[in-house]
Amino acid sequence: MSSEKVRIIIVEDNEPIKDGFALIINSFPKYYVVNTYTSCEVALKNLRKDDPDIILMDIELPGMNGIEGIKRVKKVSPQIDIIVNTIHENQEKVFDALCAGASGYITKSSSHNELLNALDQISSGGAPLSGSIAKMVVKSFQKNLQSPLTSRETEVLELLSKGKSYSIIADELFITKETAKSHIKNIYAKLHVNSKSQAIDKALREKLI
Amino acid sequence: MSSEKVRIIIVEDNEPIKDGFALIINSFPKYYVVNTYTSCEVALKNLRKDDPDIILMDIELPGMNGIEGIKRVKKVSPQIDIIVNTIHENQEKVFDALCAGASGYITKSSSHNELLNALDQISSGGAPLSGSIAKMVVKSFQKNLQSPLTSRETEVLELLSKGKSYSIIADELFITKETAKSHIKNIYAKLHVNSKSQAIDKALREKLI
DNA sequence: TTATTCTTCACCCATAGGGGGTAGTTATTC
DNA sequence: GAATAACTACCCCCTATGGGTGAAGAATAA
Repeated sequence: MSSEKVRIIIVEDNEPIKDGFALIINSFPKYYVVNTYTSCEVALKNLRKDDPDIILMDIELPGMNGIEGIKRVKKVSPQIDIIVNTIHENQEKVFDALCAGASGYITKSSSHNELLNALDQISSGGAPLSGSIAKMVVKSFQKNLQSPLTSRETEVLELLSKGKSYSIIADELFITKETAKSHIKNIYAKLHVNSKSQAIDKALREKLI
Repeated sequence: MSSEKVRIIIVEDNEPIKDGFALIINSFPKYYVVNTYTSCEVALKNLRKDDPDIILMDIELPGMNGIEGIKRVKKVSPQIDIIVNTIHENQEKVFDALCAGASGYITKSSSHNELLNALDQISSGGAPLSGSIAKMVVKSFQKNLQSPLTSRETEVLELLSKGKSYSIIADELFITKETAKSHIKNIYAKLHVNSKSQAIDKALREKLI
């Protein structure tokens, strides 16, 4: 364990909040706020020089938004952990941020204690997520229980999604190729699509498989 | 806010652990352990009668395993929240459990405090996840940065995955159908597949798109 | 009992998709 | 200056896929 402090930068356009965070974090001996910025552009410019371990990032920013900022940071320095700190709780923003490479996502309603807790979690190899965000994330794994498809059709669709051909599917389900085709036609009709990949796309999006 | 206690059942084959949990939980006025079981089969049989709000479930069980147990419970009573409590930290088990319908996943190394914390989180609409599990889950959203594909190929593959045909892809990228085909051939070669859906399947699994 | 849904199978027809090549241009790297 | 990689484009050939239509036995609902 190095005695070096954990280097942090803050990107947040609301100055009082930004400076408040910095003060709080700096009051702990383990952490050191190297710099604070009000835009991604400037933060990115100084990234090498600042050499942070963790970035505390807002999403709604003037100029480049946080999502794009995350992508750029991860592209040049994938080892940096980015914690999103925002008021936005909508699903799209959350998933976009995580897909872009965020290591955690906490809401601004979080107490100062939670903020510090998030830093500790990152440092110990975890991934800080606020309650409602964690719920959203966990829910994204779960299947849609009210599928329009029959169980047989779902079975066929699952095989389709694994890249199996009509004949392979037929073999695996002990039916003829024509029957497999029938099921697939019915699936397409129910999902309003007309090709394998469209069906797979829709099935994954709507968590039917 | 109802003054009713939160009803909990525990499914755990290690009797001392099971009884230990029950004792701890019952020591809090907010919670009430209705029943404890050492197998899913018996727990399922008494599910209606016990009418729990939360199930604390082990994964490695004699007879029916926890994953299957989760599926059965969610099928008959989707409103019940299931917290997995296990020593297993391997990715597959974690994702299987979440896909099956678990609302949380904590490891047995968790302290009693964390166990109670998990119950509180569920009660307040969150999703309790141990640090390493949260990390795993968040990571599952992130793209693989070392893709064997070129940026153009990735672009093509993304359109493929959305169910677009060769001609549509060609149009959207302002290239000929034959060029699109060339890219796709190269993608197939690099991914060692030979059809759209196999490519999509592999791309999603390996987070190339 | 009748009606409906699910599952199974079949035949025709057209085309999108996939396997095999070849090759020019530009950019980058060595 | 040569070699490599990326992007572009074209050819031939053939099968897998998808649309249309019809139908029979089993199971389930009304």
